[in-house]
Amino acid sequence: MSANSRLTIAVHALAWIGLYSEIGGGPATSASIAASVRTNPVVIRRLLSELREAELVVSHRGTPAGWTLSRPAADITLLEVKNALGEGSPFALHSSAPSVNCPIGLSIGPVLSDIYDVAEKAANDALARFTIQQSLDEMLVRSNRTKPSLFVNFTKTVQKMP
Amino acid sequence: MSANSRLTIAVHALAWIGLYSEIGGGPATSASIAASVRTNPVVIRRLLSELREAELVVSHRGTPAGWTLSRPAADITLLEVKNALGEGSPFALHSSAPSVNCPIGLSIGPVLSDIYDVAEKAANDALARFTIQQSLDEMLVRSNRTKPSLFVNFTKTVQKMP
DNA sequence: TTTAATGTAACTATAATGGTTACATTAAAA
DNA sequence: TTTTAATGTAACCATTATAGTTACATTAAA
Repeated sequence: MSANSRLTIAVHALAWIGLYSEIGGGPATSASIAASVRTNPVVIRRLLSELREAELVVSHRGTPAGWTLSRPAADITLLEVKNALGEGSPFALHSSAPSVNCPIGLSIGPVLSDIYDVAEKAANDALARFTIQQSLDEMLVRSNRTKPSLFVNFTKTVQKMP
Repeated sequence: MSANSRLTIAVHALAWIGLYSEIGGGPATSASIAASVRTNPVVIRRLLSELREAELVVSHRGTPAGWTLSRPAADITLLEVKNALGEGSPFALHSSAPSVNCPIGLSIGPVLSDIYDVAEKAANDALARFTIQQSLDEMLVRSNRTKPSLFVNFTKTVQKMP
């Protein structure tokens, strides 16, 4: 594991919670989400706890426990999800400060920081144009709406799991 | 060290080579660049060898050895530098495939891939608007053009180093 | 009281970044 | 032809982020 798939897993989890709620399933458990993502439930709980701090989801304990969206899926943008995860710029400055005895070393930080801000803002603006609901709808279109039973079957299978 | 500062180091090196050539210094050595970046010369050589494969720089062996730009600094964009480093999207899909028994797991890959492409293209378009020369000029402005001796002094200091 | 989930600590594995040493190779200049 | 000062590159090591896993305390409705 190396590249940053945290946003992907978070969107996967939110779409799953949204769809599960759409079919009247109530709070979605980390185990059922993990079965779809094919990872460990703790990985899902850790990620969702970050989204809970940003008030994108609510966790429920006791019975029935699980996770629900705080807001309609149509009101949650991918940018909000990315921000909730605390993902910063993909471009970092020097890990240790360059030489201040060189005019380049002295000023490259602020200059590149400004440029990176422009690039990151452009990417953020793009992510802000997509919502969880749009992503979910597109997923369902691509996995063929003519098989509406697929998700229901999946949730039944999950519930039988050890 | 963790975040990705490879683009930053590469821009630093290219700006340094460009400025050194501007003052008639000839090929810049990895040792002098490393002194400005404050890292090990091998780190610079490794990065520059990737830029050489993309034909952004030329390395010279023998005497005098060092590095020069293949093209004017005004013709090298930050996007070309990023591409030369093989930096992909900051957003990765799942590290292992999700469940194909779930409509979300089945289709989330292509959907997010399309969205990530839009966001990455927006960031790339922004980086393509900045060149090494523009970055260098801005650095020199910020470190005060009224002290033109700073860089010359730095190169002299570097040459005295062990 | 039972039950089925979350909350969270602790440990491990893997990979990327980058720092370092060592040494072979190169090509101009003496 | 030898010297010299650099690049080219392999081989390590340290640090960090991601994420997989186990274990167990906590929660709250039934």
